[in-house]
Amino acid sequence: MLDQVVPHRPQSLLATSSKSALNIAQNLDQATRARWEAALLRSETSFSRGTCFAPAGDLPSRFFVVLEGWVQKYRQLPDGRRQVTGFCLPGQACDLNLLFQISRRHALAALSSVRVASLDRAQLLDLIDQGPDLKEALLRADMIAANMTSEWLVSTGLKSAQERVAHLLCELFIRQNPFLIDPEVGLPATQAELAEATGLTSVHANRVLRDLRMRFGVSTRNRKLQIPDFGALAKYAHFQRGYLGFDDS
Amino acid sequence: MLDQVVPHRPQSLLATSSKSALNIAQNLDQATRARWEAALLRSETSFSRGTCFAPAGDLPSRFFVVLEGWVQKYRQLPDGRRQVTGFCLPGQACDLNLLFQISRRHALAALSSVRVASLDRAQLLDLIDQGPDLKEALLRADMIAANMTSEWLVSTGLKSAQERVAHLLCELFIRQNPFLIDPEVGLPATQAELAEATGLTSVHANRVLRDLRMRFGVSTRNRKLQIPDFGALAKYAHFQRGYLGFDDS
DNA sequence: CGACTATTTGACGTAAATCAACGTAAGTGG
DNA sequence: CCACTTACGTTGATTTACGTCAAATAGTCG
Repeated sequence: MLDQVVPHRPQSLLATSSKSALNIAQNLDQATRARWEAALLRSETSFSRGTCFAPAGDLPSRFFVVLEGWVQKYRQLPDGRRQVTGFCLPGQACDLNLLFQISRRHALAALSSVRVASLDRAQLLDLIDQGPDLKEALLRADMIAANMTSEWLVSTGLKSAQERVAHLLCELFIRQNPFLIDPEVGLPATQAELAEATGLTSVHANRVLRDLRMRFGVSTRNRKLQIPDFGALAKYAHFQRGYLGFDDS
Repeated sequence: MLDQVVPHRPQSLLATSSKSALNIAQNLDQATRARWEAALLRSETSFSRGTCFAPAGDLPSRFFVVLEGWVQKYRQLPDGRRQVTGFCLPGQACDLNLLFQISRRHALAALSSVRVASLDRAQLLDLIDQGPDLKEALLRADMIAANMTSEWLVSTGLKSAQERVAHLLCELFIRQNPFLIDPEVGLPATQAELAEATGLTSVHANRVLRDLRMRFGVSTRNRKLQIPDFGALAKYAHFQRGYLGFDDS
């Protein structure tokens, strides 16, 4: 009954379906998954677009899991400059800092209307104590998330603006559509937010998107993302899905 | 007897000494630490500066710990562009990908002459099975390393070249000298390597270093780094040590 | 409808890349 | 010891990518 919070095709329907290590529930056995989902549903909250529901800086007090909508992790400097360091999609835990009691330097904000579940440390530890599987799944997911950050660093550090934006679009496309079945996927982020995620200004991001539209037919209208020739764009952006934690390749 | 491989002042000598979560051995009790260090010494290897001893791409076959010297994690695109994604200093594990059997997208290379220890998966699992402490220490250290990557992403994404290089120098300074006791620390990386770590060309990194030398008295001569007024540089670079995993602040 | 918020375009300035030398220290072999 | 090599650092001239400032257009939601 929690399946709706993870709006992917149910695994059973697709012979070729693969699970992603990012999605916690997909990596649990029946019993553990039931406990996990029950705990999440008990602590559900909603936030409207733009709301920052977890500030940066101090030791985090809650652990968040996205149920519906997108969350962005970002860092803001005193002078106002912002850098988005990751997007969290449904099924994903935002970070594991609470578990290790490590201070969280990024803030969490709702990128669209979101439903999130949040646990305090005692609840999280209690769940984890009921068997090793959940902890393993959380750790794996967090390692994948770290891989993604590293991938963004590589993108931002050595690729052109075009390649960077293309890479981000490829990532967001594949995360929602690992088998390229859907012609389009959701894209709640605005151009300004895509810019903050790629280290560009919104003006330049706009021009880059126009460029990618002309060269690859990429469309980002109406909160939807279309990539007609995914292979071409992926090649151009040096995108390889290996880091996203799917159980295939 | 392994103390020499981690060339810091012994903890006992300094009332104010703090341990870093990055340094695995510092976070183990006596018995676990002894097993850990014994296992490392059994598998010691040396590499000369520039040697790439772990390629990127496939599932890693070995787990590496730095005993002496510096290691760089980097990614290289087919066209030759390189991005350094992290420096590993003595006492640090390079990555935990082998434990989770996640493919490693970065390569490991010796930045100076290095001694590293390497374990295969069986050896690593065997060590971990002897008690929960080691695994906990490894995971913590890996989370801190992930924080550092995220910090680099923020630096690279939204800071000026000057701030970025300054931030990196602050980080490297503090990691070797958490209490600002030593006037200078080691800096085996060349300007070209600092450039690759900050997303600049070596030419521009050179100019930026000259600029920082004039403005803050920073010196990077002879593989040594001096930062006379650390506070000023840290403020300029928006550097805050909180993400480095020291048990204080 | 009006008040937003998001996207798009233009003109211009600046930071950083690129290309091309040249300097300098450290090592190597005769 | 000197000639030679190699790696690293430094500088200048030029080009390009990207940021900044400003304004117009297009959606979106009450």
